[in-house]
Amino acid sequence: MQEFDKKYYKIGDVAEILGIPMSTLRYWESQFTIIKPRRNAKNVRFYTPNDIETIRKVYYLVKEKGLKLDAAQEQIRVNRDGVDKRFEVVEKLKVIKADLQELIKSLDQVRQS
Amino acid sequence: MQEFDKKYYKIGDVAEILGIPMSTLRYWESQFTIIKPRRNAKNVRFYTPNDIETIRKVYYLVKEKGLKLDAAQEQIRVNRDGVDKRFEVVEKLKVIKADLQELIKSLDQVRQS
DNA sequence: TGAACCATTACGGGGCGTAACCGTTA
DNA sequence: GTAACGGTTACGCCCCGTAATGGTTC
Repeated sequence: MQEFDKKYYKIGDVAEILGIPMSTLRYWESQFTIIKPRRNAKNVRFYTPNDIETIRKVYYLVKEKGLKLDAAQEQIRVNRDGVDKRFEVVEKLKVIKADLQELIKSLDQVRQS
Repeated sequence: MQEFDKKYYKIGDVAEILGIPMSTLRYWESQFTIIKPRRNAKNVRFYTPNDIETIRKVYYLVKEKGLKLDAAQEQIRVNRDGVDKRFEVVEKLKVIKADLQELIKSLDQVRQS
């Protein structure tokens, strides 16, 4: 969890940054539920860095891995679960490691007595 | 590594088993390098159980997950690597577990002396 | 006024079968 | 003869943009 980045990008900026036509960005937005940039009062899109990261993932899955749009969306959803599960396993292993270090400490005390 | 299964299936059998039209099986064979059933002297296809498993994976990836054909082929290749890596990690954890059980045994002996 | 945004629509290319056809073998 | 296999081809659907058009704001 880090400080919220206040910088916003308009669709032309995003198109240039990612090398994707504006028309494609609008089309993807119409097909994905996970791409939802904010709008200002004049209905102009404003993308956060986080939005751009999501679009970058979509680009990778669709253009480089050859997934269909809805398959890409599902993949992003599932992948988050995968990351979460891996995180849980790592957390459990950390607890085990701490327990073992406690055990070593105890053994040292036995050895010194 | 297990005994080679000598049973073979013809394309009509495979079509019925998997619920996939013969025409689709022939089309996939024309698009995939990983689907290569043997032929007899009369050019008739004979599928091994292993061939059928491969086709089942393709069906899952293409029909249920929405990957393009070449993306599915690549996924099957990559997935094998993923399985291998997971296998290695599990093997390492087994060794650690065995070491710890040895340790417990030693501690029991200390406690009894 | 021109540049950058908006929405909508119609069209086109490519991927993916599949129907249709004809030939061969058991 | 008919059922099950073979190959080839042409067609059609659907997905994925994208070009075109016209409108609004700065």
